[in-house]
Amino acid sequence: MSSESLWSRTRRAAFAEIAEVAMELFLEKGFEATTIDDIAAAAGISRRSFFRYFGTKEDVVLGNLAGEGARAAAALAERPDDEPLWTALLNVVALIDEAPGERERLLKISEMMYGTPSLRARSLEKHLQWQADLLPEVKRRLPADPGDGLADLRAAAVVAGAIACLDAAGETWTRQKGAVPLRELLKVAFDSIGHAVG
Amino acid sequence: MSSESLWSRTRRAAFAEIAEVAMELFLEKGFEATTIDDIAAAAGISRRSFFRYFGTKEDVVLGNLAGEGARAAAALAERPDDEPLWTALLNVVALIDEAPGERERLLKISEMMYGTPSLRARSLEKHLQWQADLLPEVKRRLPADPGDGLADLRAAAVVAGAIACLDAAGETWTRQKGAVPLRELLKVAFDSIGHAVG
DNA sequence: TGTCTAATTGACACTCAGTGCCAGACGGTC
DNA sequence: GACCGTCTGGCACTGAGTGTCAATTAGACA
Repeated sequence: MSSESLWSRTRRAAFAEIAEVAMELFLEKGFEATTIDDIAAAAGISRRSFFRYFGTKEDVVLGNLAGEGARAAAALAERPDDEPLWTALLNVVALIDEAPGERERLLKISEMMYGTPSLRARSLEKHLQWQADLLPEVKRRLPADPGDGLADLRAAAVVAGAIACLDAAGETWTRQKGAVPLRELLKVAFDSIGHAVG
Repeated sequence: MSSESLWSRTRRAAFAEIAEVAMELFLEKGFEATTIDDIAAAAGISRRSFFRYFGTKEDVVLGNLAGEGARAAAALAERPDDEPLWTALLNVVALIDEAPGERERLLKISEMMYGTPSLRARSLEKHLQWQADLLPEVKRRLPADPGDGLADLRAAAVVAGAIACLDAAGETWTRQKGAVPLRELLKVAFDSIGHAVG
């Protein structure tokens, strides 16, 4: 007796299999050149069923990024309260590390993402979600609201700045084909803003 | 004899007229509920002709933002060289001011933009373009490259941070229905990052 | 004025993403 | 076996965006 029902187990298995088949096609023929029909045929399901697993074609590639914001927020909450906010944020985003064996594959996916407008757009929308997820904890760590009702804006600006660094570092990492570890690039990006405003 | 050929003048006139008709429909029935056929019918042109003026439906709303990046870059280049970079960037984005008579309309457009996923996504893509446009001038103003080849990343992080502030301020301005002038919100956003990293 | 030429246009057909609907298949339960 | 909820495939549909082509239009030039 599993903690998970058989229904959801088979569903998750199908989910993973469709995603894998689709990613293979994407990496082989390119994202835009691969149609939903191609994926459905390769996965042995109907066109209609594909959309029962993934809302959009982009979700196949970016679906796993959906929960990252909440995870990052949890990680931030566990940083010591006396750690400077900017440092804490750097430490949190730096948790996103290159999975050792997956580097080559991750690089190809990243190149595809930065090179495909619709994918890039979706990833930017994910950033907005991360921003919303991180907002409460960042607001909590910010100096007390002076009473002008702009605490949300202050927190949003800081989070957005951090995510902007993540994005810039990620793009550089991809363009340089992973030559420099992402962690170092993140530090450089965070420090740049630190120096520019200082 | 005009400096502009008659061809392009009539074309620009048609362009403006289609945009105006379309915007009216958008504000009346909503962006997503308005189809290209609606616009074409209202403007007295064919569906096909619409796409000769605008590449996408989103371009009708965001098309005028296309050149903002280049304008901002020019404005930044004219700021004194000894002005701190972060201050200079604030002064540049603060040029985007609410056109006095257009406040009500701009507010509605902004609400539509923040409330429509496809429009929001496109606007974020414009941000990337602005970032690319501003990059060279920001790179020029940054301390000399220490030789690690990461000058682009440093500049990108700073620009992205500034644009993130613009975005956060814009969203707050919209959500508060323009209660606080955008300029003030921008200053708050820029200062927040300044304090967070300091 | 008339003719040549190039840009513009509308119409048609097409691809592709995404959605609504419905009837049937399948697995688990009693 | 009958019952029930879920998943599935098939079908039709909307709506965005593109390629093509013949017809039209307006400017240029003689």
